[in-house]
Amino acid sequence: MSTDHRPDLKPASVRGRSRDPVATSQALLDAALSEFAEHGFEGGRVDRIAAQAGVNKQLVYHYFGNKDELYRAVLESVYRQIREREQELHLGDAEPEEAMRRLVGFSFDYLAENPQFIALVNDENRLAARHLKASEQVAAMHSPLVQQIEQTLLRGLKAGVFNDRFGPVNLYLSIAALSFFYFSNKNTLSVIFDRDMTSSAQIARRRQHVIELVMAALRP
Amino acid sequence: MSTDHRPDLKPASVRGRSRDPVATSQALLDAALSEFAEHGFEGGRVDRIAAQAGVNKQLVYHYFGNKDELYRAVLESVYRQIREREQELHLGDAEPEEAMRRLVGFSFDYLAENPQFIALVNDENRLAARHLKASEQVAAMHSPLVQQIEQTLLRGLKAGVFNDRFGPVNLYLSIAALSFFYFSNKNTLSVIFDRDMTSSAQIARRRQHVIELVMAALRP
Amino acid sequence: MSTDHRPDLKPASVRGRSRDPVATSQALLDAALSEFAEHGFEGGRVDRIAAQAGVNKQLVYHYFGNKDELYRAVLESVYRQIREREQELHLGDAEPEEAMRRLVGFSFDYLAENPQFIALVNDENRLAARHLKASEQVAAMHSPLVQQIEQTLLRGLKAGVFNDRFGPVNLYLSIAALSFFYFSNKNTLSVIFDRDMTSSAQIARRRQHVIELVMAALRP
Amino acid sequence: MSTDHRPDLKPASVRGRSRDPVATSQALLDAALSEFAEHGFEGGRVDRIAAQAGVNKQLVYHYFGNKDELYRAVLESVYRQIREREQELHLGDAEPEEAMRRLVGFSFDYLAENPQFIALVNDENRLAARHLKASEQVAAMHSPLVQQIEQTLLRGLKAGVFNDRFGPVNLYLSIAALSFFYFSNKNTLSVIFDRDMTSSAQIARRRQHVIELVMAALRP
DNA sequence: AATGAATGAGTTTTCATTCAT
DNA sequence: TATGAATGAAAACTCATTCAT
Repeated sequence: MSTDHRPDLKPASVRGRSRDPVATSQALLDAALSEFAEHGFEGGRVDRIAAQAGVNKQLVYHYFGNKDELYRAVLESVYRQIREREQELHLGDAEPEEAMRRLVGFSFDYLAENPQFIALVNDENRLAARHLKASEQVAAMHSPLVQQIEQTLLRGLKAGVFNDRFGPVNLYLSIAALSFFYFSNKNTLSVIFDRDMTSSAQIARRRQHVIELVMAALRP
Repeated sequence: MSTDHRPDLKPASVRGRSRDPVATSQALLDAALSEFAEHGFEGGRVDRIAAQAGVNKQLVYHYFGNKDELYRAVLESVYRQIREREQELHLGDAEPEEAMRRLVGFSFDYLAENPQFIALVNDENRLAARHLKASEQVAAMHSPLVQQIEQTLLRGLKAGVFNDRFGPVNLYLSIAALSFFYFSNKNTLSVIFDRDMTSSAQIARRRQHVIELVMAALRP
Repeated sequence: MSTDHRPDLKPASVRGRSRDPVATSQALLDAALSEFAEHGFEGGRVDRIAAQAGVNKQLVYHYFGNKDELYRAVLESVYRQIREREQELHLGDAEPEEAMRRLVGFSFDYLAENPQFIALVNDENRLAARHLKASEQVAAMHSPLVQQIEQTLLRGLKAGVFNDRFGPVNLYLSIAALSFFYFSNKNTLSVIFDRDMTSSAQIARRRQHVIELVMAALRP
Repeated sequence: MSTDHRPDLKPASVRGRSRDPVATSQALLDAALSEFAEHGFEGGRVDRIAAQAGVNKQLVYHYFGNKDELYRAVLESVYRQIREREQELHLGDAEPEEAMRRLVGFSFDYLAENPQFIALVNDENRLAARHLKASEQVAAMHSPLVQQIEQTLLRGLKAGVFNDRFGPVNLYLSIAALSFFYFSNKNTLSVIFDRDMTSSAQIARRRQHVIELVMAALRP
């Protein structure tokens, strides 16, 4: 009533929040990624996501339906991103040993640089992967690494530089584990070992160790 | 059902719990462990903890001060328990290789049997280890495994069955990682690889792989 | 399901509805009738009305101004319809007793077949008839039944088959009441009397009773 | 934190809202009755109920679980009240005709004086009697009037003052209908007939008519 | 005429915590 | 030690309405 004629002098591009659906929903997705990575799904606040995206809270529901589906969209986006990066490793171009070093190094570096991915994956595990299960996209996004590992192992075996003890899936899990665990648990490990696991020196040492360990295990 | 919430009108003498402080606070601790493991710190509900312990909600505050301190008490108890179990491994009794197998197997089995420990540790990491930092006890509970690994490595080196590539802390982290990651991420991995990582067959295969991998890496 | 809410990206030329104002506003009116009858004015959702009409929500405001005026339009339409039906009873054609039976029967049958009319009238009463008061149309739509009752009563009195105890307005109210109450309260009555008031057998018995009661009361 | 020591100088009896569970839950029930009668179940606001009762909103949930159960409690209380009042009619004490007049008069007067009962019953009918169905109490509260009507009819039949045309249940429904409809629809009727149905003169005339109609219909 | 984007105020419900006894 | 009553702040989600095109 009394606000019918409120004078709002901001230009439309600012007032109406750009009226650019793509930009708006992307802004929400970005904000949601930060929020959920920091606070988890349950701890994440729709209000804060909207505020950080600079849009009205209702738009979360307009674009994504509800908090769960927003979370799912975030998960899909981070999985899509890591899969894209994995595609870019052309391990076939290198000698088996070099290829394997590159792969382990990539795995380590990606997790070092993407703590949000780790946070989201951990959270999704606590939630029994219910958003992942609901996602048709992610289920279809098989990691190309398993195949690349398989081929690299085969090449290394033929070249006499690798043994044949380890299956590609388990080896993939181990490579992921050696890096993931370190970054995922850096806070408690720092307390328990009374040393800063986040220092670049420690990280560099860990990187070295992980690559060494895998290479040592693969030796014939 | 319909009247669950109605305040009950039984006299205090009937309602009153055991009035056994030790039992009461232990019941709260047990309930809190389940609750926080299942829902995390933020998702954990004081009401449910009190209800499951069968005591009044206020007693949580009476015995533990607040939700944070209760959580800290839970953390302390689970760390104390794993440290106690670790003490029971007498690795010095066995040959280096057997000792190392036993150690890796123990680490795997303990995590397989204690999913609540994993859940709590993950949650505490999300919370930047703030409860752990506040705990004087846990900080003092260094894992005895590091020393045992160190000694075992040394014995193995002397016996010519191990190499000297890996420091005890990093090796400890790797052993933990190979098991922890598998159980911690079993839900998302099951979806992504479209196979049930919780089946006893998969677990047995993983256990075998982890031990093999470590032993292979340690070979001279 | 999962992507229901996502804004659709079809070009306007495809999305665009009929662009037939009459059809569009009639579709809205029909949808609003169902919605308000089922959920009441406050419970009725503009979104659902637009969705069910298959048109954009904004058109509600374009054609009707706001929710209140839409509701008023619905009320006007249902009152118009019942008045039209009442006009079609030509009670003067029949003997007084037969005319009265026909009238009571019509009243019963109309309410039996138009539960939405009952729902709307009840709702409007809760709202203190504010939409009806705002309607110039409905105020002018006097029921022709009162006059027809008056004339039938007079003919019956002259013919010696009716008494002169009851005024036409009160008799009209009573005839309406005997049927309206039954259908309006069928849900609670079914629970309280533990019998299904909506079964055709019960309805038939009630119809018989209502006619009998009125005829008995009118006997000289 | 900063509010730990807020000085609150009101006496406990005022501040702590009396800490009298019976009084508190009764205050909530009274407030809920008014609120739901005025706005219906969906339109009724938990906030307003708590405010009017002068208690914290959460106590609604503490005492009643949720809005639905609070509504059910209100329904149970109004049905209990009317059943109690009905019990107090000792129709056996009077001659059949006098007894029937008294009964019809009571029914009329009760509804005249309890518009909230009418509002709640109408609302519950819109909701398909779902709260009533959920109530074990109300289902068991059969109106004693049906039996009293049956006995009065029988006595009147024997005394030669009543006919035997009408069954007790249908007659009960008709008696209720003649009064209920008038009060339930007073707002729309006032507009349509352009006369104030709520004036005491109109009400008195209606009362007279209802009794007359029933008595006329019962005449042999 | 018609659309989808955007908004602000509000709605039920939840929760950790404190109070009074 | 133990209880149930009570609180204030916030959470997800909804809704009638308006804006920009």
